[in-house]
This record gives sequence, structure tokens and C-alpha cells, in this order.
Amino acid sequence: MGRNMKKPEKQPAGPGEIGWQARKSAATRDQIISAAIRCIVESSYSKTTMMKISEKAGLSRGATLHHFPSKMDIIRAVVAYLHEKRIQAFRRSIKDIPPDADMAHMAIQAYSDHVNHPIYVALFELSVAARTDQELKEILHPAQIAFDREWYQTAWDLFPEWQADREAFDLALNLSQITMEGMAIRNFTHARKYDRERLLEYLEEKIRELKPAV
Amino acid sequence: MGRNMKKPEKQPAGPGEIGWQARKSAATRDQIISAAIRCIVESSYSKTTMMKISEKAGLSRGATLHHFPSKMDIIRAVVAYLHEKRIQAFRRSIKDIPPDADMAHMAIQAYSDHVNHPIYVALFELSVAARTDQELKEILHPAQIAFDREWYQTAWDLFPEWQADREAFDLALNLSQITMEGMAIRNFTHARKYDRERLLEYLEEKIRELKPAV
DNA sequence: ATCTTAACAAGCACTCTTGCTTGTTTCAAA
DNA sequence: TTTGAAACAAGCAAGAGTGCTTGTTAAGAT
Repeated sequence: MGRNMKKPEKQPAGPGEIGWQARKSAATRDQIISAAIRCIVESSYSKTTMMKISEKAGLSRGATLHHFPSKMDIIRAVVAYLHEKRIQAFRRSIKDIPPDADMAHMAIQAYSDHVNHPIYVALFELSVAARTDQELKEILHPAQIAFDREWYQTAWDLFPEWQADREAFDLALNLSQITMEGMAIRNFTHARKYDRERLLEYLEEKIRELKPAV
Repeated sequence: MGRNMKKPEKQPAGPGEIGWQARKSAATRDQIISAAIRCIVESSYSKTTMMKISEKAGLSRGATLHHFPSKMDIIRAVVAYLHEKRIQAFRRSIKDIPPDADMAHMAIQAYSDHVNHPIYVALFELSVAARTDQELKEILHPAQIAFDREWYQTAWDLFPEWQADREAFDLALNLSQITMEGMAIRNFTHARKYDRERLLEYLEEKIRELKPAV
């Protein structure tokens, strides 16, 4: 996950240099990452500056720069953090589905919750910025690929009754993802209101229709 | 549309001050607007600077500043221009539909073309930036509302056979819009590929199913 | 022919952002 | 207790962006 050096979290460490005020350091790093995400959500990626991040984290710019030598290093950590949280949240919401539940409903509910969470807003901001920012794209791409793969594989494993028809499965998955992403994006970019519940309801119905007969 | 003063385009004008090198002026303004749009599409809204716009338009920064006192004035003109073009393109694509055509197919094709056009990319960039930019939001909002209204009304008039069931009409419209916007946005932000044709095909089928029986 | 006005060019001042460097405090290890 | 490394603070230089001001050219009006 995020911080990739230090942080042994056990005994005060041996002779070398591990395990000191690393606890505080790790906490500070988390504060910075969290502040950066809040900045991105509130002010957009491009308007996120080291000063604003530092302010939100309650630090000086110098301190922030001490932990992350450059702005891109913060972004790198942010992407890693968001990716981790995203996967966690996804797995949790999947695990919470009772075995006798309405699968289509639960899955859609889970993804719908997901795309309306700040984590998704931040990732969306980054995705859009990455369209014209090669460096950011190279940071973000792997995480996106990994999440998509995870999503696909987990859904495949979770809904064995769909395994009879991979085409239908792919279609249902794509339809759900794209519709819900489209809805989410409307929420925070567009003006026009629409009947969200009605659309979700309809989507559920269609997913059930696509489901292979057992 | 865009330029709202000058441009009589007829006789050299009377005594006052109208109708001079206004032709050249209007042309230059268009160049600037066009350059700004290219900038937004290629470099994103936030990285669009007056210098880059001027370079692309083949002018000095001073010249650009002469025509548009501030950057926001350019953006205002850009929004007006894009809105106009969008409406035009929309009306044209609607008008080109032969009366005996497969309506669902044509309408979806039209919107699909639309959301993959650079005009839409630019508007999307602006929409995303407007999420955290109050001033831009106030410029963009009216145009978005107007386009949505136009879209809704035109579709309503164009497909009288749907008028029997407004709920189905709304649902079909929302479903189409959101799905295709979601697809378009995937195209220029996301990594993962999906079967676009298959999804469009499916969407068409569903629209036909929603259509009230005549 | 002259005068006026707009089109365009170029330079300046101000601000913001980044990343580097220097200085101070804190805390664990010796 | 001393020492050294890390946490943090603060200042500085360089670059970029905006908008204003001054200066030059060209073309229409008189």
C-alpha cells in the first residue's frame, strides 16, 4: 500500500535505522495524502497545490516537501491510497451481500454506492486530468487496469450462475458499469435532473433478463 | 452567437463607427475561439493559457488580449460557439434521418456520433472544470440547460409514436443519454476496452421494446 | 491629404507555484 | 549526556501566467 518504506510497528528496532518516530512519520504522510484527496475533490486536480495540501494537513510547505520531494510523489501516493481503498470498499460491499439476497439488486447497489463516493470523485478527477497529462496517465493506468480486472474476476466468481453464458455476463457487466458511471458523472458535472431510481430499477430488471436460465 | 457587437457585413456603414475592418476582426475572433477549443481538447481547460491560444491562432498575446480583455471572455465566447455548433450539428443529424428509417437506430447513431465529436470533448472538459469553478459553472449552466431542453423537445416532436407513454419516453431518453455519455467518457478517460457495438446494439433493442405499441 | 480608430506587438509588474536550501526542534541510540 | 538523524519551519530563486500600458501600423472617414 501507500507508504512503502519504514513502519515496522514493533520493537524500537535494532542497530540500523528502523522504527523510530516512524509512527509519527507514517501518520503525517497519511494526513498529507488525505489532505491531497480532499483538495482534489474540492478544488480539482489542477488547482491542487502543495500549499493548499499543507494547509489542510496543518503543516508547513517545507514539512510536506520533506515527506514528498515533489508534488508528483504525493499524487503517486494518492493513487496508491485510492486504489487500495477502492479495492477494500469493493470487497467489503461484496462480502456483505447475504447469500440469499437479490444478487442483481445488491451488486448494482454496491456499484452505485461506489461511484457516488468521494473516492470515485477523486479518481474521476485524476482520470480526466490524465487524458492530457502523460505522466499522470502512467501512474493511474496500472491501478485502473488492476481494478477493472479485480472487478471482473470477482463478479465472475461471485455469480457462478452467469458462467453458462460469458457473452451475457460481459454485456451485463459493461451495461451496469457504463450506466452507473454515466449517472455518477452526471451527478457532479451536469445540470439536468433525471429519475435515478427509475433508471436503476430498469437496469436491475434488464440484468435479471440477461441472466442465463439455470 | 459569439461576437455580439459589430459585423454588419454590408455597406461600409454610415457616419458612426460601424462596418470597417470588422470583417478581419470577426475572422480573427473566430481564429482565437477555434484555437482556444483546440487547446482545451489537446491540453485540458486548466492548461489552456492565453499564450498557447495566441500561438495556435498565430497572433501575439497582445492581439488576443485586444479582442478579449480577459481569459474568461474567451471562454465565454467558446461556450457560446460550442453551444451553437452543438445545436446545429444536432439539428442537422436529426434532419438527415429519412422518414422511413429505423428511428431507434438513427437516433442512437446520431447521439453516439455527437458524444464522440471534439465539440463534446471540449464541453466535457469544461463541465468537469466547472464542477469546482463557480464562474465557469455560471457560464456553462445556461447552455447545458438549453441544450437538454432542445434535445428533449426535439425528440418528443420527432417521435410522435412515443407520446402515448411519457414515462417510457423519459426512461428511453435518459437511458440512451446516460449510456452513451458513459461510453464516450470511457473512451477518453478509461483504460479498459469493451464491446461498444454490442452495447449499442443492445441499447437499440431495449429502446424498441420500450416503445409504446401503436 | 489628414485624422481617427481599431488591429496588432511588445514589454512590465504582480502573483502564484514549485522545489531547493538553510535553520531549528525532537527523540532515540550510544 | 551527547550525538545524529529525522520532523518540521521558513526563506529564496526561477518560471509561468495574467492583465495593463505603451507603441506602431493600416485602413476608413472627412
